Amino acid sequence: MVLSTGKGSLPLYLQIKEMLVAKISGGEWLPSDLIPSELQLAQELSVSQGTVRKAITELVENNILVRKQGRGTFVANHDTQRALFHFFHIVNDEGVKVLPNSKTLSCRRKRATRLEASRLQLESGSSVVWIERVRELEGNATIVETITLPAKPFDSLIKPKACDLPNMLYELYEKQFGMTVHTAEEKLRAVAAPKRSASLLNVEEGSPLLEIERVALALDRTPIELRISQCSTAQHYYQNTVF
Amino acid sequence: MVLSTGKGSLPLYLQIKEMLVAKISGGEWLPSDLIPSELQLAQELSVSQGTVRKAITELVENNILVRKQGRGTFVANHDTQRALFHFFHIVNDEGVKVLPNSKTLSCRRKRATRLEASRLQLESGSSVVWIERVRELEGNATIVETITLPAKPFDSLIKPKACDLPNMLYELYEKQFGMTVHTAEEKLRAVAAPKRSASLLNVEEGSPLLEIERVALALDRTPIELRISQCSTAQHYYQNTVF
DNA sequence: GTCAAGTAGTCTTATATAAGACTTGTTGAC
DNA sequence: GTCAACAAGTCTTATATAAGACTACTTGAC
Repeated sequence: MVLSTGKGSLPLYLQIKEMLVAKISGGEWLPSDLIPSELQLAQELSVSQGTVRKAITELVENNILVRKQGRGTFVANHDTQRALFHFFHIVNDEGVKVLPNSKTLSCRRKRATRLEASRLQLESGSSVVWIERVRELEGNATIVETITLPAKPFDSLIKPKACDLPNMLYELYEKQFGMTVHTAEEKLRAVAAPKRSASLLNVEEGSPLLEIERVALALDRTPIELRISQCSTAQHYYQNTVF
Repeated sequence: MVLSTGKGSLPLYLQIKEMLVAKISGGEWLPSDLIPSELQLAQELSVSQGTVRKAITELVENNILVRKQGRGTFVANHDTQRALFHFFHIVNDEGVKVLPNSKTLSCRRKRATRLEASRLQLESGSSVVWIERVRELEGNATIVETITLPAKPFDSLIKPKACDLPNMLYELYEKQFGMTVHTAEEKLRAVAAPKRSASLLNVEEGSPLLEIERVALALDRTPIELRISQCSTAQHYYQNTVF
């Protein structure tokens, strides 16, 4: 790769940043891989270490890379900790995040509804993988989730052997399918509990539930997953901090 | 101020950062003030411009300072734009943020409930200012808000002349009382509409509403305001993007 | 001879400084 | 009024030094 240093061109560090993103996005560097050292990259690109450093710093701030002093810089990966820390917002009344456990009720192929197709940027009626599960928090069924995934890479999730899906799906998407969730866009509404959710959560039909519609996106903003969570907020709430 | 450069001491740029925060937090520099240039600060502190720059950069990332190339660095202020951009999460079904307008229903002094006192870190039963208002979005009454403020600085909001409060209160707190909202901690739940909210929002009693309990904090994490918003999510939703 | 503790070397990121380029607003000649 | 030169600020890049982490080797006790 050659960096352009002309008049109207982007600053070097931004060009380097784009190059690094491309390597990750294109699959050349995989999650938890060690990337070349700052000095090494600097020499390859004929710039100074500080310039590479500035590019890397911005990617670290975006949770794309992780630095470890004395060890090197790594492509960020989705361990349970990160999933819980960044992507899980339900806490108990004391404000403490609790690891949910999940019971999968269904996992099958179906045709996408208009909403599902639209959110996943698929043709209406495309084949998708559809999962329904209930999540317990501190022993109480609290969340009903329906998850929709494009059939294309995720087809193999449907196994004859019943759905033994792990609790934290983002880790699975990353390790098994090479799809890393980088961003999620959430839409929250209050809804009246439909019959099925009410019975699964042991609440009355029509009682208020917090509905979270979440689209998970890859680094290049490809939609990976649509997830609709209906949460009973009797014992828990959704926490958000705004800066 | 003297920076310590000894063995176990913080890096210079962090010491400088703390010093800058202290100036703002302590009221020496006010919102929208121009602060001394990087070079000026560097000379005063006998460090290089780059070191000051690193401290300022982190504060810019925290929305505490704002840089304008060729002009200088300013203390961030709460204009309508920022309030809308950072602190307002309700969008219409097309995902567009709309400026709400507000009708104040009540604005009076009262004694804090246990919840209010706890959230504002006051003694239970302290005197507080209490505001109730309805906000319209695109012509429809959508949000009922109750706002609780410590009587100490905000007493003068209660005027004989009816409550002619502006739409964007954070700007008012900043300009009139010198209290700048820097962070907000929100707790979201789904609740059944109580009678009063239902009638104000033209929905049925008991229908689901999205309730947002928000505590607004100053830079030094002093609680400034408790706000409880009940939103009808028929035509709108709460939007959040997670990284 | 074996093993464990220490130690030097090397590779990494972290911090600090300096210099020139770019941007914006102002001032003064015309 | 217009425009060019200037002044003051941030932005970008480069370089040097410090500090943390791992490896491999040495050394000494047993």
